[in-house]
Amino acid sequence: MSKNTNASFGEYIRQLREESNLPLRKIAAELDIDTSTLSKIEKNERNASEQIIEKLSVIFKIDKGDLKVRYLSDKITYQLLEEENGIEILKLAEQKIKYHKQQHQL
Amino acid sequence: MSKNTNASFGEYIRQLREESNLPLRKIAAELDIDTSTLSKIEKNERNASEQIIEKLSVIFKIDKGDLKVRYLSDKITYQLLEEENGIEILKLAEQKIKYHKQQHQL
DNA sequence: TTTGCTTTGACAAATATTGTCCAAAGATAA
DNA sequence: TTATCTTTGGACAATATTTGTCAAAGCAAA
Repeated sequence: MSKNTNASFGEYIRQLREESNLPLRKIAAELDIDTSTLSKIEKNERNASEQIIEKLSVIFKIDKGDLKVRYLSDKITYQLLEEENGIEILKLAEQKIKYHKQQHQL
Repeated sequence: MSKNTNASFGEYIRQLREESNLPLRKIAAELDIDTSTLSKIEKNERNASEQIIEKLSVIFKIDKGDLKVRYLSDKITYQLLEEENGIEILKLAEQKIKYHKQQHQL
């Protein structure tokens, strides 16, 4: 993931789009959504569906997994931004996920 | 396995309740919710509101912050359990939160 | 059996999200 | 300046999700 990882998902998409010199209108058409919806996605005011993320990865020729990582980490970040113990929460979540994965392997 | 951090939020509450030998009915009354709602909370089928968490921490004399950490880490865990890159997502979220906090301090 | 505890499903009411349109605001070029 | 293209924000109904509640059913002990 070479670009600024601290950029939000929306900022990142906007960056990609502007580097391609394409208006919202064009990308929105490819995504088959309203221009205003894409505008809101770029401003992190709307969710991006799995399908949208998939299409964006094709349009901008980037790895879909990476894009999803960006998107979901963003969502979690926003969920925890107001929390006292955000980091602690993430650490524990990590522990739990590892535990679940391990259990699943047996 | 009494303070097992891998126990889910619901399992943990149930454990506390059973250690106190109190029926759902009693705790639910204190929480001012339906018995069936509490049952579902203990089975992780319903969300626990901020208010419920607060009251639970009082009833069971445990730290509210800790309880919230358990609850929220659980929610995040469930969100990511089906994801390929759960751990990566959490790492990036952590980075972002730290970044935001730092920015906030300036 | 009765009694008390717990679980489940159903349901409407309340909330939140989605998809869409349109008008206004901004930006750019002539 | 005007004309044109792009972007934004508000409004709205349609959907989806969550909440609060109830009643019935399951379960175990006496």
